[in-house]
Amino acid sequence: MTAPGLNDACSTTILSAATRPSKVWAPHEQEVEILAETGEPFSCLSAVELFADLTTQDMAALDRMSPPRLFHSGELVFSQAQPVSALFILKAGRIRIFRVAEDGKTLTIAILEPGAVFGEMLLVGQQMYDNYAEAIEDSTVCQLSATDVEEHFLSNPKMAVKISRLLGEQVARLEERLTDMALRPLSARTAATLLKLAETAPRSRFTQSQSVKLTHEQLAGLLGATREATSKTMSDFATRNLIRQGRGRILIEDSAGLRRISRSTF
Amino acid sequence: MTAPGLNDACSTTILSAATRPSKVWAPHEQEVEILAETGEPFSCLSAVELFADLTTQDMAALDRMSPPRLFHSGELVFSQAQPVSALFILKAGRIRIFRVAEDGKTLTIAILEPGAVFGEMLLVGQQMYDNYAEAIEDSTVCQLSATDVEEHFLSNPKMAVKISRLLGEQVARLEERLTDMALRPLSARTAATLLKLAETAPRSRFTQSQSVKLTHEQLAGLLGATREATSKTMSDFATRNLIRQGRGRILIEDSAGLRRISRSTF
DNA sequence: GCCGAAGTGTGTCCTGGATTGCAGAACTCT
DNA sequence: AGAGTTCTGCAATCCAGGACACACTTCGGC
Repeated sequence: MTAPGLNDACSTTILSAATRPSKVWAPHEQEVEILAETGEPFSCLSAVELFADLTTQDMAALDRMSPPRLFHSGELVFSQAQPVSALFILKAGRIRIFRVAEDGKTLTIAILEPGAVFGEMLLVGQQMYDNYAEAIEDSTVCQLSATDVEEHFLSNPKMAVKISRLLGEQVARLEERLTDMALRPLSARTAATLLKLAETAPRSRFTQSQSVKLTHEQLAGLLGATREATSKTMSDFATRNLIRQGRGRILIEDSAGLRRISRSTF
Repeated sequence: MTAPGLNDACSTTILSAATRPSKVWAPHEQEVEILAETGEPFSCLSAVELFADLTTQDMAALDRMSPPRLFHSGELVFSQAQPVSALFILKAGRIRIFRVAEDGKTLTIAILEPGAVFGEMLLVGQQMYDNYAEAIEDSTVCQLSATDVEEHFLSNPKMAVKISRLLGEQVARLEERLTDMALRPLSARTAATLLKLAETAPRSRFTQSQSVKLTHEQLAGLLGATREATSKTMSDFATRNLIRQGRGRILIEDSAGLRRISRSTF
């Protein structure tokens, strides 16, 4: 959706991102630069913290084994049909990890930015694991097969520790989110989520206010709420000057205010 | 409150659990036997899967370093005030892990049965971690200090893998619970939770129906709902003959029926 | 430019649970 | 055996958010 057809990243045909018409919306252009930047390193692994301890040989070997692949917006990276049989590295674009209920409603578990590693459950032997992963932008992803992974990871003790740490953080985040879900009203959850997203998100150099690139619908998925309810709280925030909105974008104007709301009960 | 003044824990006086009067309620007496049984091995570590790979020397060493301590019902095992600085092993009794919101409402993260290991976040370097642990029965707990743990664990690569697996399972469970919370009505969550508890819980040899030893209030804490709402769905289940109730106990009569409900949308 | 799709603003109605406030039943302790 | 606690059952009321149903706007493609 952002870049029409031309997002192949790991391959050679990197069409100049700069040829696109610049956005009008506001004095922001982070994404252009992000694409340019992540197009650079040919290795899928370098710069991913998890792999930092690999020997350069291992790294090279793995790199050769992990052909980058392009998924475009809307495509499923994995699902029940193609259960997680590999470790994925998101190189460019954005991926949404989600779960589905019988009635078709979905909850977004996470929205991944470039550099993220996913499918880690594989590493841990979890087999049946009903998460889905969908590209929400055209994305390039490298994947390591299960066997590759076993060879290079489970042997390396440092790796195991790192993975533990990774999972530990995830546990902490999930527990927090669970209690938020259980005992906080939508407004608070929304504020909290926005703040958290802003932290993670690509930081714009051109403004001091953080921006989050998400539609109300996507945000709703993350909040476990309806699009409508989310829209309503967002407009509320906007009129209170806590945020500013642009189609598919949210600018955080007053993070202190949001933090206050995120802690309140109603 | 259950056992008045006798909480000396680290000392040797472990009063015989068998002296207590047997319960009347129903043809069940699991708990008496559980206590008798777990009273036996003086080692805190044996029989805990996580430690299976330790050398016998290591095991013995750790064992010496981890004096069992008694907490009685209602006591906090750890909290913000005494942040998690150790790894705990629950030897007997039951512990509730929970989180608190500003307004005092709490969500129960887990209810642990004997044999469970908790405080694992320590292993992973998570420092600030605002979970509380409270004994909901008189419980004996062994603890390993942070330094002990580091010495004997982080060195051992097999351990790291095991810990990863442990955390991985936890992640999976949490994600599931999160989506349940987000998009399933109370009735479904209740049914699902009951089933899950029944699996974990000590299995009675005297009846085929599984029993869960929990008050409505405790269950509510786990569900993120009020006691009243939980009570209501429970009575509903009871009249539908899915369960039978006894003060502080729930008997699962028709797990198939519950499973059906747990999957339904309303 | 024009058109369709995607993203957003609102309004109404309706329901699942939270809240509050008791009351009776089952245990526990002394 | 009596007294205080703990657990469970109800009923009345309230309200945040879900379900629908549109209108409007912005964007990207042709």
